[in-house]
Amino acid sequence: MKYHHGNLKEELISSACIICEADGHDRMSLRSIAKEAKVSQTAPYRHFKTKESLLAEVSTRGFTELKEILHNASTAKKTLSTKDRFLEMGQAYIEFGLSKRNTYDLMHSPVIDKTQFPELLDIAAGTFEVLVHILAELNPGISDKDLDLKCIHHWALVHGLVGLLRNETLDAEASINTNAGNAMASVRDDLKAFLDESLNS
Amino acid sequence: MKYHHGNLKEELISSACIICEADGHDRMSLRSIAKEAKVSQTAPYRHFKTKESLLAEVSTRGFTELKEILHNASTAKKTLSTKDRFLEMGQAYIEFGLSKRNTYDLMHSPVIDKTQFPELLDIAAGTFEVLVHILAELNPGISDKDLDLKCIHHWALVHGLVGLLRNETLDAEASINTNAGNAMASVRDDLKAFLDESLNS
DNA sequence: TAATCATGTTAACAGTGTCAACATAGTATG
DNA sequence: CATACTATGTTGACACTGTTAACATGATTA
Repeated sequence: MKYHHGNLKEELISSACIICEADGHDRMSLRSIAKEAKVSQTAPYRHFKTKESLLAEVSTRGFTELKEILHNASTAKKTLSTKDRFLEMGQAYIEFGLSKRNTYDLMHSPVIDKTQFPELLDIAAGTFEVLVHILAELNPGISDKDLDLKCIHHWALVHGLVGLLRNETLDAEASINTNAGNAMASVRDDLKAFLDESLNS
Repeated sequence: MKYHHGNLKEELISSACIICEADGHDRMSLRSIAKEAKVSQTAPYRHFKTKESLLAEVSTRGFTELKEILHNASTAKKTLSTKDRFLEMGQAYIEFGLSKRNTYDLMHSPVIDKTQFPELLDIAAGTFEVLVHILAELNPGISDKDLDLKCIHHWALVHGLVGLLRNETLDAEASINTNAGNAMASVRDDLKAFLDESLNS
């Protein structure tokens, strides 16, 4: 058993990513992931100043993955129209929010003060950029201000939609008001149609 | 000094509300609020099975307040058109999300498993109802399904907007892409105009 | 008056993030 | 090559957390 691990930092981060997604960031302890890496409780402190900074790393990876997913969705299927690629993007965003639920929560959690982690701030802002680009393509000649207003509108919509789609509230609602439950299910079933509708209307 | 406090449960809840909003729910400890009430560390356990259930109470009060605010916004100024009252509501929702920031976070935080707190589930679903009612008034003859789809759309928009309006991301963005920062500021400055636009377009 | 029950207390447990002091080993410098 | 330095590990400790068990008090009710 060698004294120095050799690849501890990377192993801690990827462990943290897995545990965060599996259990939620609030159930992750530095001590448990240190134990998993067969290392003492305080070893992580040689690589991360605080627990928050490890979480910031996890969040950064989440944004990196999301950005890549969005970029792929908006460029992959070249035969599609710009508008359809935009819809693919919206769908991809929402699917990320639903499938990587706990990671998505961490990325938007106030436990991480993003202003203290410039790299995280950059990648999060970069994610916004992907949306800006395709909307610019979709609305030729639009003013910069209107473009940004459109971005804000659409980002708010998908981000809010993720929140609503997983909200237990509406499942309860479904038992009171079956319509709302049904409507939610129909949004879930055909995300693209819903996004399309909200793009036109 | 009497042995029995007399009004402990209520005092704990209102303390918790204050601390949650001031420091964020993750920085609130049962022990500290017990101390504040000049009571032993374990006294709260006579009134709340777990910390989570106290937080659920705080969340419930948040939804109660929000529901009241929305209801007032949609009924107070009777001279306004239905549409304008709808816009008032959207503005009120967003202002609540911005001013009661930490409480708003708690209300949407996954640390509380809403399914275990029926009362919380009810009031949260009831908040949705307020939106359903005014949208029904605004769209006479609309089908139930389309009504609910509209609700989802608008709730997602304002909920997402709250997230974006306080996101440090866009402040960082502002330094890279001044337009986005300006656009965000303009949304903030004239919320109603933005909501109006997004209602029509 | 006596028994019951809601509501307090103290003591303790296992777990947490974090720090200070010390140990080891690989790297750079004389 | 020896020596100092630096990066990276360990142990031990502190103050704090949620939570439980066992006991104390006092109000309510039989």
